[in-house]
Amino acid sequence: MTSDVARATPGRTSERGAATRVALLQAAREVFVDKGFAEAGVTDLVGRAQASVGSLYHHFSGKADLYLALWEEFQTRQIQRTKRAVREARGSDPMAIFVAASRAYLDGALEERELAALFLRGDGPPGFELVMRKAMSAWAQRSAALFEDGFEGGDAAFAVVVTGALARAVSEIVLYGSEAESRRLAEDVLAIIGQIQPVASAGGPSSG
Amino acid sequence: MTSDVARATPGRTSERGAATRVALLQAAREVFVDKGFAEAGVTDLVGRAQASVGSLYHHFSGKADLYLALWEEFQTRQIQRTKRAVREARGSDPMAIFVAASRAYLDGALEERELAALFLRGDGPPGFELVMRKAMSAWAQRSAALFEDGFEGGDAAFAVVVTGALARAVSEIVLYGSEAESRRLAEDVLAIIGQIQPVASAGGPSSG
DNA sequence: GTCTATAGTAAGATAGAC
DNA sequence: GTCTATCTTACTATAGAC
Repeated sequence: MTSDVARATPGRTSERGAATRVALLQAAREVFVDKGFAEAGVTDLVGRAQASVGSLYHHFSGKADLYLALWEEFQTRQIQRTKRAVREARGSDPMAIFVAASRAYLDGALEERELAALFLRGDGPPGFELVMRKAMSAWAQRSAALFEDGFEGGDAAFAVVVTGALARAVSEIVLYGSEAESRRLAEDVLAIIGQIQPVASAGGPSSG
Repeated sequence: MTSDVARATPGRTSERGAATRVALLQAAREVFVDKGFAEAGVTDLVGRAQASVGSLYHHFSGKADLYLALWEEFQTRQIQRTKRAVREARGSDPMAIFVAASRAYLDGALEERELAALFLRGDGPPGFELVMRKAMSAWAQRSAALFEDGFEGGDAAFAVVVTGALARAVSEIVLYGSEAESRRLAEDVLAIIGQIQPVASAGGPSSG
């Protein structure tokens, strides 16, 4: 890719631009993980990336945008992981599939523990909580769909309970404790979740 | 209290000071609920309270302090509500007590829906997420204590699951849907939570 | 205790040269 | 695309009259 190294003229390729962009993202990952969003200054970010303020604003709309880009890349990886787990669990009963997907999500968060902790710690740009909340709702939607055969209409309360439990487990696992403790806690939580059953709802499915 | 109205001299009573403080808190409640923390300016706050910047800084250390005061008052009310529920459920089995306390918490959040939504929406002062997280941990601790007779040592995973489910239910109930929908969802969630059981843990109590 | 007015400060965002 | 220097905004804090 960069075999013709000697070439000093940027020419018409935007290779250098892409490199700057990547450097900014990598630097943002390190600086944000280290200092959090509010504490990290634009100058810290570009300093670490060996770039300039102008470059940052050329590639991103600002500090918040950089943070968001980091989040979106993480989300993409997590979705890939869970989709793969669902694919591999195909044929099992819905709850087993859900637990497999949850385990994949927990494992991914543990693999990228520091980054996940950044997002879960709470100090993101204004409105970021809402972004995360929507991502979680989307996940809940997809999960609930798994159970549609099991109990007609999909139980909203059931989705709230299992996704709430999972979300809290992710936080607990990423933010506190050693890796070994975290893995055990994850397995215990999954075992409990796997046994949760919807109950006859006060409201039930709309058609009765 | 203010029967001798004509008196224009503030004198040595700090009655007026207290009134200003209350006015600032009430104004903060309204403005923050309306615009969120980041959007609300100090000038908005004192404008609504018909007070001045100087007064705000006399009574509080700043905008964040005002927000924190609002949160602490809310927390106090919620704790009162749940303690009362626990008292009234005395003698029932642990899970019934926990469900009663959870219902009281949900009811309280619903009663003060807009304020609760402010805190759950996510745009608080820097570090506020951590404050809330700690409050939730404290709640989880106290809840877990309820079950200590049931299964020795208290199951960490069990606490994570039930408090996670409850926290998500509060968010869902406060942030979305009509009041009627919310109440039904709350009851459904409580019914599910009430049936959750700890399972034989991979790690179990420390002594084996 | 309360008020208006004003500085101080920090940090994100922009402009325009190269 | 990248850079440096500058602008703008918003909160914090203080001074001094009432």
